[in-house]
Amino acid sequence: MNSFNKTKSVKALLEVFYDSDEAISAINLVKLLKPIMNKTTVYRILDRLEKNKLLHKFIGKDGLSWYAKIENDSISDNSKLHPHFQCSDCGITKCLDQELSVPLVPNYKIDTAELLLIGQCENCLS
Amino acid sequence: MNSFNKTKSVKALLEVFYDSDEAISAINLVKLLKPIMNKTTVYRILDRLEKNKLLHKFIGKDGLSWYAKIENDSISDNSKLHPHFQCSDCGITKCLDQELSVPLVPNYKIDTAELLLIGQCENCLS
DNA sequence: TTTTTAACTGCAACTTAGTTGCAAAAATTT
DNA sequence: AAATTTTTGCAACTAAGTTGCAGTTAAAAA
Repeated sequence: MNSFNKTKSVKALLEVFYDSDEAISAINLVKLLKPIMNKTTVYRILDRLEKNKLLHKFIGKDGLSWYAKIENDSISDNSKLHPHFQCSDCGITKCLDQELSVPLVPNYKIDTAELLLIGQCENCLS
Repeated sequence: MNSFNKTKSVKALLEVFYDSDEAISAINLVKLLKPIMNKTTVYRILDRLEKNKLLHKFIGKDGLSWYAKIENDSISDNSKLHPHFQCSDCGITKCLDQELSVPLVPNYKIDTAELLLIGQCENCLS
């Protein structure tokens, strides 16, 4: 399908995501993949995967980059407009299912919206 | 009222905000105030002003810190839950008036929410 | 299959937002 | 005035992310 997803590095990176359903920060990916690839490579592959809509990127509460896979079960790529959740205790970060309704702003054209919810996850509550 | 807002530095910093209604990035504040105060001081005052609810902080689409004043015309400090808008053309960043409704997430406790809208402002559209 | 070209990767060095430690200076308290 | 607390400047640091370049791998053309 896409040429880039044939290389070993890309496969290794994608595997990290297909192991879990959570979002992963770029720095964490760099750490995880350090034994098999360079930090620069990680960032470059992330860029490509984002452009090719296999991953989507968002900014966490701390200003760091996070990535999560795009499920393309539904129609093409408009599955991207959903909220993200970040647990202030354990740091777990994930995409939430619910559709995000973008508020209309008079005289402005809104292209995209990012909703970040911060709180405590199931685990940390109990 | 608060002890910190008496110093020259704090006054100078707040003046930047009370000149305009827009949000200002930390780096821009550092630039603007460079003639009269140190970068470290800017960051420290920003922290204090945030803790004391005179300014609020949010993260822009680029992962940078932005600050905007908190209007305390209304009741205390719960005026903070509003969307932020960032123009992808000119970079202008501001708080929007509309109240932000925090979606409920089953089994999660949501403490706070950040909605960032990205698009084009009035000016850049015409 | 060989040659040519294009895409990918590693490394080191860089950029930049933000932080930290410490000492000096102000401002407050006693 | 003396003692204590708070604020500030400076320089050095940290860490996320980027860039340039050379080497390697893969794909396309011959």
